[in-house]
Amino acid sequence: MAGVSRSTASRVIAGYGAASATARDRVVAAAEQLGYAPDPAARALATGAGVRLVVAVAGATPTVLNDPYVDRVVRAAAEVCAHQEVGVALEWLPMHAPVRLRRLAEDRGVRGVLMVNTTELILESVPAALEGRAVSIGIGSRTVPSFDVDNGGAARTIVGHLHGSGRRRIAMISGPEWQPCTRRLVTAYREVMRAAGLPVRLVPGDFTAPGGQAAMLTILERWPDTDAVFASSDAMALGVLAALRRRGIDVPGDIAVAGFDDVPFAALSAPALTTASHPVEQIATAAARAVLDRVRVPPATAYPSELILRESA
Amino acid sequence: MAGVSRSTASRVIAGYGAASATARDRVVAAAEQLGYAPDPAARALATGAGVRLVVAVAGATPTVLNDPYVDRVVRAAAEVCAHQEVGVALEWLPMHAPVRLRRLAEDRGVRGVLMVNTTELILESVPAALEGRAVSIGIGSRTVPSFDVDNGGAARTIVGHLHGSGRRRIAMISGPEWQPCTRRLVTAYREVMRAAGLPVRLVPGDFTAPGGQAAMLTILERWPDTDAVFASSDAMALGVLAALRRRGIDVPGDIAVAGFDDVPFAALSAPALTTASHPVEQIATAAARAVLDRVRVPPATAYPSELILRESA
DNA sequence: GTGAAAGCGCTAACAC
DNA sequence: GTGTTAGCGCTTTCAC
Repeated sequence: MAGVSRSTASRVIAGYGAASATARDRVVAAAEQLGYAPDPAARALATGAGVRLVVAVAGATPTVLNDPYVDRVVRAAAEVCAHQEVGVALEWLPMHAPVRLRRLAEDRGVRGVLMVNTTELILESVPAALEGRAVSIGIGSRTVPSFDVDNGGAARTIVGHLHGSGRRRIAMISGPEWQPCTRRLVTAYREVMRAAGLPVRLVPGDFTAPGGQAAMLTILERWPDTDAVFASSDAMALGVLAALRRRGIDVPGDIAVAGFDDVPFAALSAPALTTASHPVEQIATAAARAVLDRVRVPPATAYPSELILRESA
Repeated sequence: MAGVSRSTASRVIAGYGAASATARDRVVAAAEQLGYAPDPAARALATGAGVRLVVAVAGATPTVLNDPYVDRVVRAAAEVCAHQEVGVALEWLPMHAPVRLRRLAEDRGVRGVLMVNTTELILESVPAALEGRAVSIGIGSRTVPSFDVDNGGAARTIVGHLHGSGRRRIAMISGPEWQPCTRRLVTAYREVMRAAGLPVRLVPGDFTAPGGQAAMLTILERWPDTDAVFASSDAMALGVLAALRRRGIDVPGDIAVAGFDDVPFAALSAPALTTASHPVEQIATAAARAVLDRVRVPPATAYPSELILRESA
């Protein structure tokens, strides 16, 4: 219709390769009029580019997919992908499964991989074929760029705030030990406590509200004089709030409580939760864009976390 | 490698068409050994099947995508799609945009469409080319099967419970009027109130917590003697709880509060929220499967909603 | 700068 | 039941 060959049309539509201004104009006009849009499958087949972005969530069991945090990542990725005629798939990545990663690398349908909550062990087994097509929300490696919130800084800010507002017996509820982000939060907490000459009171949690509730009970039993709790996720912090309410302990009067994530409900709890922001959507969007656009990205991008002061601390 | 032709291999791998037991075995064995997996793009190109399932969320503005409910739908769909080498894309569907739907219908990359929160108007403009490939989470039409929770029944149960526990001045906070699901809830509420000979106290809401808060203030002002509130979403109910707390009004002592959805945080509020379950994941999974498997589904599948009794009502 | 021709990996008629 | 053949719609060398 534009009176040019397929090749010329293809070059114009794809946006690179030589084409005279006149040819370009005619092709664009014809495409416009025809409502033409390239078939992503055909394009993927010809270029070998892949049509799916897979979000791979690491964890011990498939239940890790069942998390509002994952929902938000997938949603953000799906939104980015929609503009590029790419779809998102969600998969569980067992803690040590090089096979799984190899399969992803060899699957010609896979455009790229967005890893979530990954570990050093998993990162080591990322096949070379995935290089430049894999990014991580969390820690990264030489071959896998990282997009992450500045966990350590955020934890320092929170614990510092607790300390600064007069609390001295500050306990922390951590996440699962195997998670690198947990380790960073714990390290930051330890540093601040040591610098202030205060004792460390650490209890493991599992990022769930019931887990937070249980952890709070443990803290109360072990260190009854605790006057502040830093839970490393809002879900756990809300569990903590529930436990304290049940015990008739006043927050923040008797015990201050701080969370981490700033989930929507954090503003609605009673008392409203003091926490640190976690720009999940922003991070996921940037990560998804990085793999789709195949642009060079720095090995690590840290997103600032902001202290959200509300009533609980 | 299996010593058969491409076609035979293709038939075996695809799972239909004739093939002798021996040929089948040899192909399967060879595929196993080679770690062979069909290229979805090539397959999509050859069959014209499409590689993307698009989740199209109807609403006045693109901000409708910004909703935990949507997150859950996308997550569930992405999980189903992962097994079928299909990806999920997320798009906003303007209230009246036949063009948008036509584009989706013509896009050969689109395997099917999963509509969310759709309206009669939108359903009418679903192109014939999408028939059998489009399903709706919410209301349906002759051509688009519906997968939905039994809203009306749920509302009747909730308002019935309020009434049954002695409440007589029951107000309701609805959702946006254009939403069909809102209309069904309102109708059910009206029916129960009329049957009980009670006055209707209806205030519009927007499904957000701040909206619920504002609506509660309106109710308090207009009908100060209200003794129960049914909010048509948990987010609004949580806003209601916050407003009442601020006013020093006891829940459920002075006013009973019920929500709708049973979001994870509903169990964690103070007081814990009485609400109705909404099996979003189950619904989304079934809807996604229906379009991927291209099986005949009944025009409407209603999922039961269960009354979740907690402290607030 | 442009076009002809050769695939990308798979499926689907159709003849055997 | 099986193989041959012809594409699906696009990109991409490589001559011109």
